[in-house]
Amino acid sequence: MTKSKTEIIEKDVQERIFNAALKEFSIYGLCGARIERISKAAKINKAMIFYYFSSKENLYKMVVKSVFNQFAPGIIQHLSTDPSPEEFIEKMTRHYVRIIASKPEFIRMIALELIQNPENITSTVKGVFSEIGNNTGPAQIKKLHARWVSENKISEPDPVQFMLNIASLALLSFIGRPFIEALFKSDTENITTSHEEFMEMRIKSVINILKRGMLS
Amino acid sequence: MTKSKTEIIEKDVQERIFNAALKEFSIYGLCGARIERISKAAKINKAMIFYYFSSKENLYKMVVKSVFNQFAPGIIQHLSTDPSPEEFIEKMTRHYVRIIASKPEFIRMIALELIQNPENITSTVKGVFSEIGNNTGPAQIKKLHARWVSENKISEPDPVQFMLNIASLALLSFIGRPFIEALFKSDTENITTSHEEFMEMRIKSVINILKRGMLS
Amino acid sequence: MTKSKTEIIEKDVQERIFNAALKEFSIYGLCGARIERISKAAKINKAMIFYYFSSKENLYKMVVKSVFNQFAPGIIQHLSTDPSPEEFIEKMTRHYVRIIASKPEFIRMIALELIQNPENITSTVKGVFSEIGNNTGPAQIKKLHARWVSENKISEPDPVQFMLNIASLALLSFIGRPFIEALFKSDTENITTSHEEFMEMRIKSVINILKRGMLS
Amino acid sequence: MTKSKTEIIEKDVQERIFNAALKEFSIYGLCGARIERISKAAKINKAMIFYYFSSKENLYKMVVKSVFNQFAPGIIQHLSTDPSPEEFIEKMTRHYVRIIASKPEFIRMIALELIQNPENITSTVKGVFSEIGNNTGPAQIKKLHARWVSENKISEPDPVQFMLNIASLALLSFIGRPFIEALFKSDTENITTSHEEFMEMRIKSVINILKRGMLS
DNA sequence: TATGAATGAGAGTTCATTCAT
DNA sequence: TATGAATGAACTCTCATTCAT
Repeated sequence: MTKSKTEIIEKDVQERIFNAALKEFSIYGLCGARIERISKAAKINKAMIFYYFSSKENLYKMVVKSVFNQFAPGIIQHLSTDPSPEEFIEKMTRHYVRIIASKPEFIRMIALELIQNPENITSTVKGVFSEIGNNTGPAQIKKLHARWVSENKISEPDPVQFMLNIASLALLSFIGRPFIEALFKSDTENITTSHEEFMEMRIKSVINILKRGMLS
Repeated sequence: MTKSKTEIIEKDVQERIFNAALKEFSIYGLCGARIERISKAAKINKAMIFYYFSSKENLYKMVVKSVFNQFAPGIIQHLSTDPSPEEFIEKMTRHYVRIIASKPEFIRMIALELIQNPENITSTVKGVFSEIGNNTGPAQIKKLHARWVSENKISEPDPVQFMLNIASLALLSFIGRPFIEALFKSDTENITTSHEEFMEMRIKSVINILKRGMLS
Repeated sequence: MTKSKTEIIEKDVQERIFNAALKEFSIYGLCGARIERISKAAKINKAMIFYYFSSKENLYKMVVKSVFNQFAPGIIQHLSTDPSPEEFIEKMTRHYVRIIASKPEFIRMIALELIQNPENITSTVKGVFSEIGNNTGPAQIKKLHARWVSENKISEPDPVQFMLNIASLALLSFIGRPFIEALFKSDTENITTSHEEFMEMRIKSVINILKRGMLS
Repeated sequence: MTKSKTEIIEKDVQERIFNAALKEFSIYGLCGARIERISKAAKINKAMIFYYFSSKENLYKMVVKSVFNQFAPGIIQHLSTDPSPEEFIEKMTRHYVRIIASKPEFIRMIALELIQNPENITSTVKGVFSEIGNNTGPAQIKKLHARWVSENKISEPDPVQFMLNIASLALLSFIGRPFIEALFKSDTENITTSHEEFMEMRIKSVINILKRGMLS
């Protein structure tokens, strides 16, 4: 049996709100975002947002949660293969750069949340992995990293610095892109690199620097 | 002769507003920031903010400009020594990590501006270097980088990727810190690393990965 | 079918705002008018004014426009009958004095606009007649006046002075009323003439002076 | 002995404030006027206005009083000659049109006061003539008018209408000028009549219509 | 579900006025 | 006298949220 028309529309509305909210929050943050703009982008009445999500803050929280949730499955899957550090670096980089490049809202959202609500991060992270299992994700990485260090496969002994290097190069670098390009692209060459091109260059550069820089 | 009392106080007020504004904007962004909070933090009457800075937006712009201006002198100075890539990486990393670590507001401010007003970056960057000289900064780096590549001293042929790697690791990584720490620090070990310690570890790690990862 | 309740109420609110605004602006002008007072007089929430009229200035402009629009139809109608100068003077005077006397806000509004924004008058006047037709109103009067002059029916050769005499006596005189009355009414005779009485006396006096003074 | 420098400057300052205030109030009215603008126009510090005039409202009152005072001496003088109605009309018209034309601020000020504070008019008028003598001005005109009526020299039996006709044509008409000109001057003929020219045309027209229209 | 109207708590900003020097 | 800084009340306008239908 197919869904009734109303149900379809209903789902559609919620999704439209959600997507519009993601865009809005990823640019303006919680405080700066405007319900009015979200409702117009979603082509629905302002009141519907409260009907479906009860408050601006709640909508924001759900968007944040959803964004962070996009990142867990990738890690889990990669970890289950018991990868070598080379494989880990390669797969993680490819996977995450692609996600970030495909949805620029994601990294903006994450960065904003890290800047504006760092105190929420712990519970957000917990929420992300608690749904999958207690000893997954972070715990596994920690173990793997410790083993790699003990096996002398990698040079960075601190797992925090280790992961920070990966995350900075693969994810956060996208925030810095406009700045670096503004530095180097003169007015005449306004032929900015396409998203696709940039993504491939980025993957290559990150994998290269990470492998050569962190593997023993 | 010493400055008159009024002069001192006056400057003091402007400075207090400025510092309070930096803090406020670096957390909440332009839209989310509240003049009320800034005025309270600066211990002055709300109206004084408009007396000295005419509008919230103008105050924000001046704060952004000032933040970006903190970064130009360092680059310029380092470049004037015609450094080898090793020196460049070492000095730049040490210099900028220290700035960022000393004033967490700086990187938050920069990231917020990059996320929320990427279209302003070009003019901001221009403003920063135009006050010092036309062929300084970016142009010099580009030349140096090209020479290093031609002399086979470094492996990354694209200056954008080259600088993005440095900036991500040395600057943007600080945004990611709470996230990575949330991943790895369990509730029991709430003995977070001190700022000093973290800074030194970060410098070491970044210099290490950059040198090994990017030098030929 | 009658209008739905909402429609009626909605229109009612806009109208109430409009009337309250007319009163307020006609006394205090744009700068001196207070949204607070308008909202209280209209018995609505302050925010509704912005909901319907977006800004104080816009509300003011619409009120001005509406006031000036009250005057066009009368002229147009009178002109279409190809009147003699006697008829013109009589009908115009009766018509406009009655309008002004019935709504003292009108002439105050017009005078304020003429005093405070004389640079807007041209566009306002254009707006008034452009909705009706290009060669109506002023153009017709000019033609008529020229014919009357050539036929030696009136003595004032300049259409500007001709109309200024009519407008001053029939319209602007109402602004001067309190002054002249203050001059002549002593404290003991605070039995001020009623609006009705004054209006009739005014019509008589104006028609008399205009006919005798301007017809050849 | 000449005045000391300070005294001269002081008087100069008060005068500058006064002139600037007249201009400002005559355009914006009491509420709309800005102390800031007045102080800038007078090239003095804002606080000096309060030093000399204690409050905005007081300054306004003094400006109003001064404006109305400009008009009393003319009337008094003319009346002392026991004029015929012709003389009265001619002299009054010439005298007042010239005043108004030379200082457009005067009529704007008067009109604004009449529109915005009609309740003050009585006391203002009293103030104007009380300084000269109790039975002067209004009382004299009333007597003269009554005599002229009884001698069958003029047709308008009501002194209020009589004076209103004169005042409207000679004074208030200047407020209507921009409107009537906007009606008749097409875009092409932007050669507006000069102040001088207009004044002379106005005097001629007013005297003509008043004499023919009101004398028996 | 869906909508336009309504609300009230602030937000940024202005401004007359006062203060300190 | 003269000034720039400071103040607090008030103003326009915004916005999340709720109401009535």
